[in-house]
Amino acid sequence: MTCPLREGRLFCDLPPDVVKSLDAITSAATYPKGAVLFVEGQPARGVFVICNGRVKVSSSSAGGKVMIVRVVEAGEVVGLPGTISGRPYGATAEVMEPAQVTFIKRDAFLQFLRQHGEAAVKVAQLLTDIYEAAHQEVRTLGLSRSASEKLAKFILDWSTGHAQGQDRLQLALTQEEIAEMIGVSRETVTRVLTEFKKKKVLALKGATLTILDRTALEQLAGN
Amino acid sequence: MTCPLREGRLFCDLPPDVVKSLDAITSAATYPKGAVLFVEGQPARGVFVICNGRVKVSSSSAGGKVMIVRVVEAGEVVGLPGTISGRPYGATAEVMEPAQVTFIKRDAFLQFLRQHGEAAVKVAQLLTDIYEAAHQEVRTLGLSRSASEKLAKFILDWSTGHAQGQDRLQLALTQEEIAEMIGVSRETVTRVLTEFKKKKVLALKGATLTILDRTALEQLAGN
DNA sequence: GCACAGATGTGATTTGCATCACCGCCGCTT
DNA sequence: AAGCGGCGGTGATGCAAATCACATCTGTGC
Repeated sequence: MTCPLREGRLFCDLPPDVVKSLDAITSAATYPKGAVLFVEGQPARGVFVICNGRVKVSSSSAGGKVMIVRVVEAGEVVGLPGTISGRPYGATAEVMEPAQVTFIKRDAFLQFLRQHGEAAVKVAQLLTDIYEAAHQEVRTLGLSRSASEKLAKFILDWSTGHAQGQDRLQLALTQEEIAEMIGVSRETVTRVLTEFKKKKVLALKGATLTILDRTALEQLAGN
Repeated sequence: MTCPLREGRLFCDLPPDVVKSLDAITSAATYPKGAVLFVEGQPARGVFVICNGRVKVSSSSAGGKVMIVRVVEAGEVVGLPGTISGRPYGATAEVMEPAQVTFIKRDAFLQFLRQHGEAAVKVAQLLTDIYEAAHQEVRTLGLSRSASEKLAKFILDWSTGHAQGQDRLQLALTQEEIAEMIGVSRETVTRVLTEFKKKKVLALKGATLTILDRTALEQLAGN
């Protein structure tokens, strides 16, 4: 058994005996880039805890359009809503960077939660995290008047959580992926990004983005 | 104390003693149309259980744009994510039709959940319901190529849950509200709706909408 | 039955962005 | 070093939908 459960990111603030009985129902595995943990519409088998690496959660339409819902990093979970509700997974989870993942089977997990109120409350908190991410996405998609506004909002969101010092951040996403996250075309991302660079709002060097003028960016985001 | 808790919609499938101790921490009230249960950004005081009436949950931008996130009806809850996470409410809840509401204070609620694993699991399920609604909204907003597609998706969604017989449904929303739910302008809703009527896909009489050609509607929704 | 507010319907105009169609660049592999 | 594939940058074009600006229509209270 490995990582988050023990290393303290996730359920570690629970009583030791509870952690121990959780350990008993988990199993670990490593997945290569491109591996698919589960597919939208598939019956929910259980929940995946990401130990390291990165996983993208996306949803797609019949017309082939793809929308990235969120990018999951070490210490977070995927597949939780489906596991709790018993309905099929609502999205597809694909490994972006080689990932070590702990899996917990649905039955055992629910059983475990019923027995440990503390853990169930913790899980409820994880669910709210996921919900709030979705809600944020709704706001970005629905309340923006323009593509620049969406992108500005996105960068500000991303910056809380990927900070490397005050205003430097690793974005580690292709422009295509950014486009799929904010619901615009890839070309538009390019254009708006160069526009921001021209305006000295931000600088971009490889995968590192630096916010040069946070106030201006917030202005652009309409907040 | 009243309604859902007792009448069986919500926590009633829990052991009787658990329901009893839940009763002890609730308080009921009635709100008129237009009343605001809480406002976006306000610290979360607790959770509201809607006994009857309808409440709309919305989020707005600085620019005055408003987005309706969901419409809550009897037996559902509002303010749950904020109550669980401890972060401020992420949206505003406003009464659309006079509503009888039961309120549960945050502290007592969390305390209660920790003691009753069963109830906590139930709450986790309610959270997934809310999450799935948000996820559906993301799909509608992000994966549609056109306004007609959005509206068609919306009507199909709405029809599961407001059915009055196979293909009749109460929509009980103004076109303005529909517009705010799917992220298009009010005029566009009017136009697309009349277009659908022309094509004999649906009929509209007062607040009752009848789906005349479900297959065509699904086609339009791109599924 | 009148008046008024809110909801709905419609046209004309403008515009932001998707889309298409490229090119150059960098990092791989062979 | 040559060739290839994924990514990023850019121009030209078309169109769907926002916006503006009204004209009904509906119901509700007086």
